[in-house]
Amino acid sequence: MPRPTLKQPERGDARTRLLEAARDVIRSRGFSATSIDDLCKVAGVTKGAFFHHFDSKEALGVAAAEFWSETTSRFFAAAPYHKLADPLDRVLGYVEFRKAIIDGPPAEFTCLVGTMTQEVFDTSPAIRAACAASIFDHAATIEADIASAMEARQVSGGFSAASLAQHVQAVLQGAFILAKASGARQTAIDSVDHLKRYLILLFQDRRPDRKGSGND
Amino acid sequence: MPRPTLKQPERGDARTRLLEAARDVIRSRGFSATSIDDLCKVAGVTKGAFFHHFDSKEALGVAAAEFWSETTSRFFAAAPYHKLADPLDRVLGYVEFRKAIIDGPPAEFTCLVGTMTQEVFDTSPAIRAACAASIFDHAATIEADIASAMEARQVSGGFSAASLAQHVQAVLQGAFILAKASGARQTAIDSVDHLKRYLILLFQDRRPDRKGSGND
DNA sequence: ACATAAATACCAACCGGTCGGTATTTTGGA
DNA sequence: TCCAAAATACCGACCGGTTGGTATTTATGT
Repeated sequence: MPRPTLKQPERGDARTRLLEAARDVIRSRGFSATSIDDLCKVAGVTKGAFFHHFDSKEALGVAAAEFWSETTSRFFAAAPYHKLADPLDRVLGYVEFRKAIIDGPPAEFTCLVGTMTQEVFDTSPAIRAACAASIFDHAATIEADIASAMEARQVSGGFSAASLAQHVQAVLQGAFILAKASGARQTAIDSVDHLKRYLILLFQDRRPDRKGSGND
Repeated sequence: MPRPTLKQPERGDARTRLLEAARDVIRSRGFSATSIDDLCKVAGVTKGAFFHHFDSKEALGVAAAEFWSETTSRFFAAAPYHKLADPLDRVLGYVEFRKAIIDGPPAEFTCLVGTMTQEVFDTSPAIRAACAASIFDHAATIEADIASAMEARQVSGGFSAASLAQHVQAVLQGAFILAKASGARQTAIDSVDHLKRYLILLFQDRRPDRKGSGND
């Protein structure tokens, strides 16, 4: 059903191109500073096409968050750490994977929905909800492994698997902010290393036969 | 030298009122979505007054980050945790203090410079630098205590005191994002609890006489 | 032919920033 | 001590460009 644009017919339909443009431009400049004209220019599409696919800029924001959710969940589902037998190894594998994909400039490794949340949490309930769903649904994908690891090692220090899964996301989001501030992705990597060390200490505590100090 | 405004002469000079307005409005709506007219309206000041004190909106952003740095550093310098004798207790006291001030709606407990960083890191080098200085200078205020605690307990797991101090800030920034997304400040508090647990595990590891599991 | 998709032309509100001018305070010479 | 002049603080109308959004027309696949 989608028809290629006149100007750049080889790059897929207008809606997808606009969502990809939104993902890239908003991660660099933020949601408010990104104009619809900017997105149309980057996507190689006219304004008429934009408003054919999206009722408003806010609707584009919601769709961009959903698009982000879909593409990232496919991306993480295909990652290799899922093959590991031990639930704890899968959790640590997830963290290692997150660390490995911190590459290039901040606009390329940081989180679209984290950025949008900061801007619109108090002004756009729809976008806020879509971003929250993206973040917490993603956190939920490692919750089962955390719960299994906690059960296997009888770790129960007064916190839930869900809260630890969400803490992992919090560290990542915070690491992105510090990397944007410093301009150095190593700042983010260092923080993820601390997160990994925390997880190892948390579970190692109940499993003396595990070695490894938390450093690579 | 500053003169009270005609309209609201009781609330101090125009520059300070504009900086306070910037702090409050930007934390709620973000930097880009905040117009100069918005700030003038909230501050009870005219546009002429704004451009008398600030060359541009970007200059206001830089000044707001510096204002934030000054006011928060005074605020933390006056906090009670500095009186504790043990460096580790001061570090944990800092984290407890951060936890305690997570109160009210997100716009009131979250970080101005963290929010601005997300928006302008790639478009305004001046604001980015001012935000970075605010974040990393604040991190440096707990670095000495972390270093002392590490030395006293001979903790040296392949990380620096600076990186741990910065990790603490990363967790806080990330916790704020998740609180904005969920709308529940408990989300942030849970993450700070995990941070506290990490610190205790990290140092307890080398000091068996210390009890406490990381829960309150 | 008919619905969908995209292009073009356009608009009113708003944006950051400028400008000419006024009110108040500070300064310094006689 | 008094006065003028200069510096500071503030005011509000205005400007050109941009913004999100609309209306209308044209093209395309089935």
